[in-house]
Amino acid sequence: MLELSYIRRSPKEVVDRLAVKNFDAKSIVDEILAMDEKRRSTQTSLDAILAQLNKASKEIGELYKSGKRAEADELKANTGKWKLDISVLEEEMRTTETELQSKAVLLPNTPHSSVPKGKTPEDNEVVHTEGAIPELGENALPHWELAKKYDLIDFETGVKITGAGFPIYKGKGARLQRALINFFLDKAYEAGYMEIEPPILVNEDSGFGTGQLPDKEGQMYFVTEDKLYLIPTAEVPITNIYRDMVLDAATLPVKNCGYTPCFRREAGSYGKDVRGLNRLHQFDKVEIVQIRLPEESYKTLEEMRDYVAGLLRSLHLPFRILKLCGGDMSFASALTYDMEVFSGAQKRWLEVSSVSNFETFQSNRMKLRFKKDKDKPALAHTLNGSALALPRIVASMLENNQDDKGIRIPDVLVPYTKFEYIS
RNA sequence: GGAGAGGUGCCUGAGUGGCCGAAAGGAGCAGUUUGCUAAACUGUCGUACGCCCAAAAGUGUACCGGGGGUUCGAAUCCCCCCCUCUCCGCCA
Repeated sequence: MLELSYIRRSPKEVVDRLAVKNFDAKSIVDEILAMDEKRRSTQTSLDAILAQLNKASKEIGELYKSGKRAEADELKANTGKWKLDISVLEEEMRTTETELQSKAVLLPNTPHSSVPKGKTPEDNEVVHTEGAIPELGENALPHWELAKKYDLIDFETGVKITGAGFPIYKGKGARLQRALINFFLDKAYEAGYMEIEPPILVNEDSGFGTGQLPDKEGQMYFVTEDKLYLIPTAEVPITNIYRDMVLDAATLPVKNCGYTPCFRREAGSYGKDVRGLNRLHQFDKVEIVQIRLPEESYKTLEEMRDYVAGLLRSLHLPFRILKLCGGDMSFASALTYDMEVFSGAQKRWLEVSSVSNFETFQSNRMKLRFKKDKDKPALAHTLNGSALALPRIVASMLENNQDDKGIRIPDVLVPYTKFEYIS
């Protein structure tokens, strides 16, 4: 959620910036300004009457104490009318605030000034490409064929016990998953992130805090009995740890990482996008999260991007980094880098990570603040990134590293898998 | 799931209708003293929104788990909800 003070101070800038996200904010911003105006004038009137009532109450108390009943009763006679006015103004206050809030949450985060204009993924800016595109022979198999051939992943049985998009990893397939998770967590630890094992069900407040609710309600699995959501990413619980907190600036930065399964309903997806491991309802991911002082968040974003690039490099996967255009960015993000690996047999780029700076968009929703010395508490900046999401890493690894006899495991993973080759 | 107890400021904890934004202690911060460590003493020590203002200061309102109610007046009384703890039951 954008800060109201920002909208009030620079309404035109908000509208102009949101245009980069192809979002026409003009009418909403105007409504917000009008309601904000109304809210303040209502509060001024309300506070005045409340002050009057408080003063009278105090006097009544004192009059009673000194036995002046008649005078007290006289004062009391006025309060009825005031209380009527109060209830009217309070109601007005409530509805205005509710409307203001409901409008404010409709506005996406304003993109950073460097975000390229654009509507579709085609308009994303490729900022870096690295690694050789593998030359696979005619016989190269897509990963879902390889997974079947070497008995690594069983999609059909997953359908039987749950449904499409819930694969079963078996044998070396399962061990490869575990190896990747441990590898990613160890690397994050080396980079100074503290490991968190969070709940994978979260409440509504948490969903709101990081921006999944109310915007992406339909994306999450919901447990109606307990009103809990299955997390679509570890970002939700790990960031919400700090909801409603004022952190001492000295404790920043917060650098957390965590592995969790992630659950996404992905309603409406179809075709080649959902083939094999390309898009799943449940998948494994290691996430990195940082909470930073505002002045350092963009430097941090670059660091996180480079950190993820280093992971891909160490796995010898050809990858590219995209700076997302306004139209392809998420609702909550101010600047996002996507990392894509090349999947040799499918001959396409697959997104494996998304690294974003949310500035104060999430912290404003969460009331996540920091306090520096005697300064007033201020909203912190939050950032996060996948480091990494497993399925598409596995997909490209299987495809790119295949030969006639099997699949080679990257060196860095061998200490984790305890095998070098799948055959 | 059943029974009971409880949720107060950074922490401990007092407060059962007005003198309570809230005692006291601790932590923190600033200062005084002491040769260092430490101690002692003094002061300071919430947040949000509004008004005023260049700003600071000032000032009004709200907040004692959340929501509603009674009352001129609620941390305190009543109702609903949430959460924590203890015991019992169940269970990895």
